[in-house]
Amino acid sequence: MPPFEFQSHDHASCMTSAMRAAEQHCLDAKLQFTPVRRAALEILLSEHKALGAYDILAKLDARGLGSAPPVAYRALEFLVKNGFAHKVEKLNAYVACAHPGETHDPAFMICTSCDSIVEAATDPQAGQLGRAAKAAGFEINTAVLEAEGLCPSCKPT
Amino acid sequence: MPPFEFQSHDHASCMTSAMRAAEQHCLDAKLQFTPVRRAALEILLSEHKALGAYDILAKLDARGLGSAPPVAYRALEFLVKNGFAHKVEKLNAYVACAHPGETHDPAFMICTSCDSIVEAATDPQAGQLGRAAKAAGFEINTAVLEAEGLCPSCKPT
DNA sequence: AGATGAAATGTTATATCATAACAACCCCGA
DNA sequence: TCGGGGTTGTTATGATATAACATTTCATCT
Repeated sequence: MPPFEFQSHDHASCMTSAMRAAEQHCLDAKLQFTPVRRAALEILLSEHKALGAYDILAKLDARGLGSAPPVAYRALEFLVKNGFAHKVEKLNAYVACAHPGETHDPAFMICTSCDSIVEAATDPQAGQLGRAAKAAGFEINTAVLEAEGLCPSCKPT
Repeated sequence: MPPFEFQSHDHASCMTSAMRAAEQHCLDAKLQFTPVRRAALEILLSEHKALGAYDILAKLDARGLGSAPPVAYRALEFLVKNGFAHKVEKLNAYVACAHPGETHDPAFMICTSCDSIVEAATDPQAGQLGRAAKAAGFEINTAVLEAEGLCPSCKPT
């Protein structure tokens, strides 16, 4: 079972456990989990939706942690590079990773009605893209899988 | 067999046939295939790679067809909406459709070495995203499938 | 042919997303 | 203490995209 689904869940505990996991990973890998980076991850975890870099920057600024774009972009770069967050290409926005620890290409389902977003577990090498790539002799390094539509709550019954 | 693959092909004929197909489709659907739109599609078809909106704008400008961003964006909007081109989200760029006629969600393989790009045929409802969506009760409207990696020509042997 | 309304275009301005470049700082190990 | 890598602060700018409104074109109806 993924850390969260479209259904409601214990937000506070999902957030603190993700923070702990990130902290541990940084210790293990000797990465600097600095205040800006920590705050950026907290901000992303606070929402189950994608936030633009400038949204995050505004929230960082509200905490007194920097007001110029590179501050936010650098923190996001760190989070994405280390698997704590992903960029949602379709939205030019960022979201906390739902399966931290493992590095992976994410697959997203984005609700166009309520902006909620969930990350599904998939293996890009295995799906249709993987098959097409194999057929074409193409070697996949990274994959983007993003679906837009209606989540169960917003879907007309 | 798709209209083109990573392998070489008859560029001129692939281009003229795509233009003819677009022309026919516009006639059938009573769409206005205006000079700007026609030129934008020609420009996209001239390359097997994704072009940024401003690249296209520059080429339109060179033909005396407009120099302000909305000119390019409106032409691209038309082409995308009617299935003659796609936006590659990962690149914020646009590419001619390889399977015009059918409306579909595209799947791309993008070579990070030579910038070539091919569009594979897939059914988003069927793949891993489709399965995840079904499991989650999510209704997919559109899907983005994009892989970056190395094409056969650029792949080390 | 002339009227008319929708669609397309031209143009200016501005919003939004992202990075280059360089100086300053901080921590840690030699 | 010195030096060096990594992080941060800051300014400036580049790249992508759209809002808003005036004007023109064009299909269609009369």
